[in-house]
Amino acid sequence: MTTPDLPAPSDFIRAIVAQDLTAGKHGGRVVTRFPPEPNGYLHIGHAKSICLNFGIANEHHGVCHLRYDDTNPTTEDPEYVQAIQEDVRWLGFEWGDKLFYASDYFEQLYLYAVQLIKKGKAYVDSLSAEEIRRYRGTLTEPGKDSPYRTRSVEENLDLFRRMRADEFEEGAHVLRARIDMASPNINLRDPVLYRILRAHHYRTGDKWCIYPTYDYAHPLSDAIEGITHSICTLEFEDHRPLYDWVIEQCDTPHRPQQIEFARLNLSHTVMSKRKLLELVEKRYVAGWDDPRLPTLKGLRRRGYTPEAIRAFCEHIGVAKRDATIEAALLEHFIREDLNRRAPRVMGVLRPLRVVIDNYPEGQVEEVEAVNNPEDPRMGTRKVPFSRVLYIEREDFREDPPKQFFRLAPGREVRLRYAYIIQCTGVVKDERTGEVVELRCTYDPQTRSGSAQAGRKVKGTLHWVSAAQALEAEVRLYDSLLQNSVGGPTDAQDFTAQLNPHSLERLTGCRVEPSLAGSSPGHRYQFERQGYFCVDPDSTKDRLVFNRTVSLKDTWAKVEKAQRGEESG
RNA sequence: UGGGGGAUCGUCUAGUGGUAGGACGUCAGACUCUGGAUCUGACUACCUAGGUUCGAGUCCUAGUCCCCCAGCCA
Repeated sequence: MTTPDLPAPSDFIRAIVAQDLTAGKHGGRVVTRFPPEPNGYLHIGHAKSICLNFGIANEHHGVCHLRYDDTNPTTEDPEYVQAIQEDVRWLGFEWGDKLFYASDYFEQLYLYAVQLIKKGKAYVDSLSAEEIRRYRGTLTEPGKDSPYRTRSVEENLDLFRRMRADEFEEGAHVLRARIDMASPNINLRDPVLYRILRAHHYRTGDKWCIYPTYDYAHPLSDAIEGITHSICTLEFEDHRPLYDWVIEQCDTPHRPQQIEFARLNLSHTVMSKRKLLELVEKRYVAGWDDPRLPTLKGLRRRGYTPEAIRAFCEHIGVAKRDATIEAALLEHFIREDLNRRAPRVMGVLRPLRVVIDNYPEGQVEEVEAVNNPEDPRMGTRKVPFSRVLYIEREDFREDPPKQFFRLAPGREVRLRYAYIIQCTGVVKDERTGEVVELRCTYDPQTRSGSAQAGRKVKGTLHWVSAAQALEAEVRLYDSLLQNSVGGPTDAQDFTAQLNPHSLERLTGCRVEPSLAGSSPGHRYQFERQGYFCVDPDSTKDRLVFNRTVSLKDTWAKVEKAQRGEESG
């Protein structure tokens, strides 16, 4: 985590904070907040905001509040409240006792509203929703005053009190700010401050039937908590005059400053709550923690580490221009992290049986394997080797193309940490012609670590000993969307862009016996393949792995280029 | 000719009048018992047009393009 006084990432928001500090603007305090609405799970876009808000606070020995923006009970759910806290903690941030809810301020907010009415700055409007929309005007035409705009303070007070007292139907009245129906900024055309919602609130129960809107509750919540810098995304930029209006008119003791930055867009995935919800509800994915989703829960299940996500968030920067980060950048950070930390292991995804004809039947020897060449402290382990093995089906070609350094009839390769073998025969299924087994011989002189082991071969393969191998299921993931799009303006039916091959389940995979008993959440590098994470679906008898990300695959590039030449 | 924002390598991002830098990516090579990692090298950018200036990505003028806003959502 960011340590105070170390050189921090620099961006325009941090520059503003630093300037404010120098100017003594908030008495030297820095208080930020992360204000999620509990109506969905957190995703990596939220992670950017979390890292920003908590990061800035930490850098200045300040605090960052976790505050739920729970002003709309019709869409919010306590399920999300719990999940959000878990996710923020998992990401590595602590809010101490600074856990708040906008609903904690409902009474204060109501009192402020009464003051606004008394000042003539708010009124009860009895137009229908549809009428309000029509009276609002358009982007190019000014709005018209509601006929109720001129109600007396007394009448407004009475009506507002009775709204609270549950005397009206939903939609009968709203409380609106009296600002300017002709403002070129539509947000200033008498925005709604309170609406009647006869909904049960998960925290305040049935105490309230009127609820404040975001535009009213948010600035006041910030002010009440003494937030100094209220950081939000760009779409709220033209709400800032309203934010400031509310603070000004309510004459709060603190004057927080709203600053906007560009939200995170990631290629090949979706980030909007609406779309994520749709994917979950319509069962395009298995749930909020589906490893294909950019939700924090999904990324965690996929095998992403909080460290990698934080490193990603720190490196993408903070600016005001719309940007879409390539998914490859996120992958870079998880590879970088896991390369350092993940123990190596051998696992065969699509097994091809290999019999070493000149290896003694029934013999098993143990070869020593390095757990992590990047970190000698992680030690070594023993891996059983015997006459019958499995190698990766794609590591054998009967008719090898150029540059194919792996096994083929007559060819030699090294088995990682073991012997050099030569392919002497190919056994095929008589009916299908499919290669079902390889016959090989080994060179006893070439065992890894032995004096004569120095002979060079072009390829090294991973393998498992058939008798000792554990059977496993492996889930391979590809991007959620086929195209890189995913921006906020793409087609309404984004589901047409879903990648039909985003999930591939492999059963009958074989992994080395050292993996026995590995528990969910453990991460490994399967040598030559990628990083894998034990899934909670694992049972005592059968491990399930999620592929977090593949290793970079130079051969795949070479082969693709070769194909391109052929067809071109 | 409504308002608010924004334009720098393929993608992000620095640069606030003085050599356009970094990361990812891509390509080429070295090394390698992971075609991983690592290490070299290369690649490609200031939206346009004028102007100010010894000097402009930065300042000025005029354009162009992109994003956001007409919820009793946030």
